[in-house]
Amino acid sequence: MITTSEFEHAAGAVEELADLFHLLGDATRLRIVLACLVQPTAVGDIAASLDLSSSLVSHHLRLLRAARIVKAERQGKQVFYSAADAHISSLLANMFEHIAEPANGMDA
Amino acid sequence: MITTSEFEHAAGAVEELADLFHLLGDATRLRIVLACLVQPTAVGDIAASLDLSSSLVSHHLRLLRAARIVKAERQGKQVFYSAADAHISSLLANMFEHIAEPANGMDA
DNA sequence: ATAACATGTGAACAAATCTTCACATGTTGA
DNA sequence: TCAACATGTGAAGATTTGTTCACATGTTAT
Repeated sequence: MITTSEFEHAAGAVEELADLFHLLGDATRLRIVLACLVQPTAVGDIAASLDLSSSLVSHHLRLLRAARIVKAERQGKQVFYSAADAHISSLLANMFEHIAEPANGMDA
Repeated sequence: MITTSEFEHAAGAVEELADLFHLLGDATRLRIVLACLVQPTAVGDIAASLDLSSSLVSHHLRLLRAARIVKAERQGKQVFYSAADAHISSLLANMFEHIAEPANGMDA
């Protein structure tokens, strides 16, 4: 149960929030984000570790970049991607913690 | 930046996690979830307050119910929906808190 | 400059998805 | 039982989206 004021704030940002969730709602793209969160990683390395084409990874990274979920840094021929800021990375880390919990059955 | 062990746990639950995000990634559906989180609310009341058809709300609630994000309780002719359990409601509340923060610019 | 490598991007297609419409199911009170 | 109300659901259509393929752009070293 959330408070009414929390609700009203969230209601104002629904579109923005839904966009964020929508981007994280694809398993392939979520894996890419996870890889970036562990450490800055180059496009080709992400592709190799997830067994995806570089083209596909690049397409997804473009969307993630546009949403400011990840940021890019060129280093020679390669481009390293990482979490765009502490906000997004703590939000995701938080989410993973919650998922990790075995949903212990205390009620509201 | 998340730890490697967190990453490995999350990697195992990617599909599940992506499904959750995917469901919350539609603005209309997210609004419905938000309405349910504030207090148990009947289908028709949700529809009225969000200016949607009852049919559409019902379709979305079916998906949310199947994913155990919300639960249904019949009370006479009406069916009231609310957060399925404390786990999901605290997860969402947590998420909203993070969104509420103005993304203050301290770096990782 | 040219070759080799890494990343970015547009077109195209199949698959998934949101919404509407019409109707079914279930519940209450007369 | 019948009418009135609330919710559930299947089919269908328009739109979005994930992926692949072919190729463009950018970078480094020779």
